[in-house]
Parts: sequence; C-alpha cells; structure tokens
Amino acid sequence: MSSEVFSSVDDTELVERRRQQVVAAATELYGQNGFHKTTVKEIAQLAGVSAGLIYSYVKSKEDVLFLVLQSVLESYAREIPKALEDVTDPVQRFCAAVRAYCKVVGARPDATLLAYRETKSLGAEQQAAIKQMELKTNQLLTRCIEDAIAAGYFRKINVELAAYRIVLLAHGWALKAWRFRQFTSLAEYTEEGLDLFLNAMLTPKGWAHCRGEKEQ
Amino acid sequence: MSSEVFSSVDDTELVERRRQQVVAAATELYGQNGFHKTTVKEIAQLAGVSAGLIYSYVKSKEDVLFLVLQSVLESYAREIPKALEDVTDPVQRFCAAVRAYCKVVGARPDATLLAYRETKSLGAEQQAAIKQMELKTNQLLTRCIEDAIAAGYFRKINVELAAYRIVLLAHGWALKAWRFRQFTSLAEYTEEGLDLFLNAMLTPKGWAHCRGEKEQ
Amino acid sequence: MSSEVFSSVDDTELVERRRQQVVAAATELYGQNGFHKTTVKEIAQLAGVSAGLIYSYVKSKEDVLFLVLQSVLESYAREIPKALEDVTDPVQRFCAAVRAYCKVVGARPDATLLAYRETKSLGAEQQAAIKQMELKTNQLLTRCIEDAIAAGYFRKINVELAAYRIVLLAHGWALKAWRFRQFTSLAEYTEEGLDLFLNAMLTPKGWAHCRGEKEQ
Amino acid sequence: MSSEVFSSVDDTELVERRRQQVVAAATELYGQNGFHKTTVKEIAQLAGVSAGLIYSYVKSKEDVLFLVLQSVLESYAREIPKALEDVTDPVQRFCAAVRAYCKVVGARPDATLLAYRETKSLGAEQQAAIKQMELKTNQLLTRCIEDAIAAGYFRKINVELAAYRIVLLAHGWALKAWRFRQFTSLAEYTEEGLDLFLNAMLTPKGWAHCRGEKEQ
DNA sequence: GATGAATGAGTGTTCATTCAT
DNA sequence: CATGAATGAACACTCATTCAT
Repeated sequence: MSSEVFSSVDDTELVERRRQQVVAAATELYGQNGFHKTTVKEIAQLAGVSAGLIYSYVKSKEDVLFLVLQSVLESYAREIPKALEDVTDPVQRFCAAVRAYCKVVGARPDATLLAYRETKSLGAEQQAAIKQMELKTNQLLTRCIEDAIAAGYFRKINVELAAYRIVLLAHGWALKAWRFRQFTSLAEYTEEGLDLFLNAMLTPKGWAHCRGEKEQ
Repeated sequence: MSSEVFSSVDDTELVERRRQQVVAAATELYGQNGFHKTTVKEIAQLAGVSAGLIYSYVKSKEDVLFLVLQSVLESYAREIPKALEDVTDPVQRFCAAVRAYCKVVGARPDATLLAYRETKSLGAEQQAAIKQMELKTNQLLTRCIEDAIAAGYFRKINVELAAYRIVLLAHGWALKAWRFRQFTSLAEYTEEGLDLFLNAMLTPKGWAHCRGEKEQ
Repeated sequence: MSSEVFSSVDDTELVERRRQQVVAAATELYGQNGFHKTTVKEIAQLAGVSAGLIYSYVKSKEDVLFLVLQSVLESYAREIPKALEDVTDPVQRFCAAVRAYCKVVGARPDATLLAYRETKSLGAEQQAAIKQMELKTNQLLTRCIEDAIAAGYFRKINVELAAYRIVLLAHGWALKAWRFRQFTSLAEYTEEGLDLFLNAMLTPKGWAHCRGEKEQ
Repeated sequence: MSSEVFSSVDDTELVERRRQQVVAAATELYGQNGFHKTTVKEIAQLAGVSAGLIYSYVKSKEDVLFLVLQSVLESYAREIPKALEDVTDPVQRFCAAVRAYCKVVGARPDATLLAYRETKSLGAEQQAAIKQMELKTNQLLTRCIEDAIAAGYFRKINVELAAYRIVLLAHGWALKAWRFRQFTSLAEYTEEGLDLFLNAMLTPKGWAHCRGEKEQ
C-alpha cells in the first residue's frame, strides 16, 4: 500500500505534532460541515497555523481527509485489542470485542459518520487503503468468532457475514445516534444487540458454558 | 412540509418528465463522484439538456440533490406497502415488509448510500424533510411489529429500536454491498437476517403459529 | 440618422400599440431598477406579453432602452412648442419655454434621470441619435433666446451656453428632486430660477418692456 | 456609518495601495463602459493583478463601485476646504468654494458623471452613505453662503436651494462637458456662472464691499 | 520552519435571444 | 401573430495551492 502521506518536513516528531493539530481541527470541521464545504483556511485557523504551513505536512486537502479517516480507523484497531488483552474465554472475548467496538464508535460517532460520508472523496488509492484498514478491524472480530466456533461454543456460521453484522451494530449507533439517543443508551443498545447475536450463534455447549460462567 | 421544489415551468407533465431526466442523470453522477464533485454541466450533459434548462425546473443544484433523495425515499414508501397489499397474517406481513425493504435497497444500493452520504449537503429545511420521510418509512415497519405484538406473536420489545435494526439490516446491504456481493446474495443476506430477528422476537405462540403456517 | 428600430411586424398601427405597451413597462422598470438589472422577462410580464413577442417589435433589449429614451426626448420636443404656440412676445416666449421645459421634466423626473443614467448603455449610434434629439430640444431654447436678443431685450450673451443653463435648470429638478421636494415646489423652483436668468440677461430695454407688459 | 468596506488583508498600507490600484482601474472602466458592462477580470487586468486578488480587498464588485464613488466624493471634501484655507472674506470664500468645486469636477468629469449614473447600482446602505457624503460637501457651500448672509453681503435667500444651484453649476460642467468643451473653457464657464449667482445674491452692501476689494 | 499575499482554474447561475409549435 | 421552452455564452466569486519573504 503506497498510502503514506508525504511531508516536506523531516523532523518526525514535529510532523507528528503538527499533523495532530491539523487532524483534530479538520475532524471537527469535516464533521460539522463536510469535507467539501470546509476550506483549508478554516482548518488552518482552528489548528492555529497558517494555511501555507499545512502544505509542509501534507500534499493536498485530500491528504488531510485521509489522515483524519486513518486516525478514526486506527482508534478502532487500537481499542479493540486493548479490550481483549486480559480476556481468554472465547465467548467473553467475543463479547468484549463487540462492547469495545460499540464504545469506540460511541465515543466519536461523528468520526464514524465521517468515514461513511467522505471516504468517496478520496482518490482511489487512499480509498482502498481505508477499506483495507476496515478489513483489518473486521479481522479482529472474525478471529474472535472463529475461536469461539473452534471451541464449539458458536455454531458454524458464515464468519465474515457475522462479523459484518457486528460492524453494522456498532456503526448503526453512529448512523442513527440522533434518534437512538432519544430513547435508549449506548450500553443498553449494545447489550440488547449482543443478546440478539448470541442467541443466534451459541451452540448448546456454548449456552451451557455461558451459564457456567455466570454461576461461578 | 414547505419543501416543494420550485419550477418556473407550469406544464406539470413536462416538469415531471424533465425532472425525471435530470434526477436520473444526477443520481448516477452523484453516486459515482459525490454531490460536490459533480457539476451541473455534467448533469445537464448526461440528461441531454442544456445547463441553463435545469434552472427552469429547479432553483439550485441543491434542489436537484433533494429531488434525488426524495425519489429514493419515495421508492421505499411505495414498494413496502405494495408488498403488504395481499398479506394479512401479522408475522407474514412483517417478513414481507423486511424482504421488500431489502429488495428496494438492493435494487439501487447507490441511491441508499447517497442518502447517507449527502443528506448533510442539503439546507436545514430539506434535510428535515428527508428525515421526515425516513421516519414515515420506519412507521411502515413499526406498524407491522406492533400488530404482531398485539396478536401475541412477537414479544413486547422496544418497537422503534427493533424497527431501526431492520432499517440497518436493509441499509447494511447498501453500505457494505461492495464486500457482501463477494460472498453472499441479497436473498441469503435477507433471509438470514430475518431469521436472526424472528428468533429474538417470536413468542412461543408466535413459533407455533409459524410452524402451523408452514405445515399448511 | 440610421436609428430606426427594426420590427418584423408590418402592421404599423399594431407595432405602435405594442411598442407603447413595452415602452411603458420598461420605463417603469428601468427607472426603478436600472437598465441592466431589469430583465426582458420582467418587461414582458409587466407589459402583459410573452418574452418572445418583444423580439418581434424590437431587435434587442438595447432597442427597448432606445425607444424609452426616445419617448422621453420626444415629450420635450412636443411640449415646448405647444407652450409657445400662442405667445408672440420674445421675452414671454422665452419664459414660456423655460416653464414648459421644467414642467415636462417635473411630470416624469424619473424619465429624465433615466436619460442621464442609461444613455451610455446604448450603442454608439443610438447614443448619438439621443444626443441629436437633445440638441434639437436645446435649439427650441436657443431660438427663443436669439429672438429676444434680436429684439434688443436680451444682452448679447453666448446663446448656447445660456440655453444649457436653462437645460440644467430643468434637469436639475429631476436630478435633485429627492431633496428639493422636501423644501420647495417645482413652480417656486422654476420661477426663482427664471428670475435669476432674466436678471442676468435682460437689457434695460428688456426691463422696460417687461414692466410695460405687467402694467398693461 | 456602517459602510466600511471589508478586507481580508490586515496590513493597512498594503490595503490602501492595492485599493488605489483597483479603484483607479475601475474608475476608468466604469467611466468608459459603465458598472455593469465592466467585468471584474477587466478591472483586475487593468490594475495589473489577478481577478481573485481583488476579493482579498473587497467583498464584491459592488464594493469596488462604492470605493470609486467614495474616492470621488472625498476629493470634493478635500479640495474645497483646502481652497478656503487662507481666505477670510465671506464673499471671497464663497467664490473660492465655487471655483474649487468646479475645478475638482473639471479635473475628473467622468468621475462625477459616474456618481450620477451608478449610485443606484449600490445597495441601499452604501447608497445612503454616498448621499450622506454629498450632503457634507453641500454643507461646505451652505456655510459659506450663511456666513456671507450673516455679514450682510448676501440677501436672505433660501440657503440650501442656493447651494444646490452651485452644485448643479459644478456638476453641470461634467454632465455636459462633451458639448461645453466645444465652445468654452471651464474657467469661463465658472466665472460666468459665478457672476450670475453673485448678481442674484449680493446686497448693495455686498456690491460695495466687492468693489472695494477690487479697488484695493 | 512559518507566513499569508497572490494566483487562476473552475463552477453555479442568470438571462438575452431563438425557434418549434 | 403569439408563446414560452430551450439554449449557451458570460460572469461573479471561491478556494486549493504556491512561493517570496
């Protein structure tokens, strides 16, 4: 994947710091007004730098969008594994992954929306890179599901499809948060969704296992 | 709703015809390149009219987007009731509604995506009008669910949340069609999703009812 | 002068009638919003005809302006001689001319303003034609002045310059009517202006003559 | 007056310089072809800058017109007081004011014409601001006349009306310069006009005073 | 490294004018 | 003669990007 964003500045640490400033500003503005309505000058102003400076750290306005979306996807890739760190039981790992995913999405629903809304504004290559990152996130879920199947706790279902249903569960909150917030909480939404899926996925052995867990 | 799009031409039939031309062209282009990257001239060219003519039937480029999204939402509001016309059994009606929704979305996944991507590009008023139409579509689903609950076939769940899960099922196909198409079909996707939800919603009485239906 | 406006319609009487409709509408609109801000469609609408029809009686939007200005200038050329018809005394003729000029201007100050504001919007040829008409109007005044000089009533002054001062007296009302109306009337304005000029122009013989007139 | 024109550039001196460039170019072009027929690109080209740059110093094409008219009116407000600086005698001050006014108008007759022709092309607020400036110029004249009346040199006439006659004298040169230049000079035009007004305004005491001045 | 003035290509929109009906 | 839908050239204005300082 050739999707490294070019910078004319060498000092890696400075590049990082500047980009963070810019990405933070851009995320807010893109979320509010969309990619196209947001001008580079607005981003620069909110980031507290000059418009010209941005082009020392990024080759185009599109690159900024790429960095923004990258940072969103990275937060997924960071948070889910973190939530799984100390969990060993396959079913518990699955549940933890789902909860973690929903939680990251819930923390910045606008960011997730942004990914849906603006990915197409990127060039083909960067679009592909973003999709690649999404697939990697999904693999975190597929692996959990596969493990639970291997352990005999989940039925032998289409793993990738199941993973996508989870993704849609999590993203669904972001997509419809404006309405959901009016009659439910993220936690409730997540647990009910989780129930739904467990219901459909657990084998009798899986059920027994779960009950055992709870009885402990 | 004050969201009628203004036309300087009076002949209703002509207005309808021209708008259809323009909306068809715009849907394709907006879907391909997004609202902002698409120029009015491109739309005009694809629609086979002059750029100026568009402004006889629409007051702004934004109006064209509104018309496009409106036509998408209208197709939902048209197709779902049609699918329910001759179905009386509450559970069957629910299933028919879900299948119909998934089918309309599947017929023009780009159009559904467009609604997600570009609704924010509209002015506040038109945005509200679109959301209103979406709510109306959802009510087609809530009514089905309520009826099934009233008949004792579905458990007493949060109706609106359930409806939204269905919406996300249907829209999910559009959102991830690029991937889904690689390993499943819309029908399979729909039926499996339906199963999932029925599993979670049916009461014992509902289950018995279903089995009876099939045995007939 | 090749400044005849072309019409594709032959029936002279109809041409006249239609043009009057259009000119009336255009005068109002040009006066209100200026030539450039006024659209042909607006003129057509106010005139109660279709936009296309105008082009049967006129070759361009500019032609309409020309007709409008022509009608203004013609009203000068018509009213001043009428006011002189039964007056034979040179000084009286001069006074009658001045009063008549001020009166026509006062009747449609907007129209006079229009001539100042929009003559430059015409093509060179039509601009020249309008100036020509203005010169003709001025000659009505110069002739009066010359006659009064010949009769020994006026001093031997620069006749054309004097005529222009009168023109500016009359036009001045239109140019500053928005202010003048607040503290004087057209009649007062006219008489005081006339006094001013007579003062400067009358010979002793002229003065005696005037006094004699009044004593009669 | 809320009629300050906005600039996105802060450096006051640069703003001043650029605006002067633009105003100079615009004055010429507006004078030649009128406000509406002149394109922003033409102005930019003549000013030797890019079209886009203009919008760093001005918010709209209309603002350029405002700046142009403002500069005309300012030249009046600057030159007339300057001409009065070392003159103390009321009648002399009046004469100096009239001569100064005619001279500024004569220096850029096109600019004065522009004010007549294009003030209506401004928005309501800027139109009002221009009229306000015109009133201020007029007050320079009224004050002279009032002083001469107070000193017993001028008769007790309607001061504002008299001031406007002077204004029309000065503007008259601009309005009809195309003709006047063919048979007289600005100086002659001015002096004769001044005579005319003095004739009508001076009291016997004023006459005596004048003669005295000359005899000195 | 940082600034922000300058560029100029690109776009939505208007409107005089034409012409099929 | 009359209509008004259709055309398309023209124009104000925006904004990503560059580069001299």
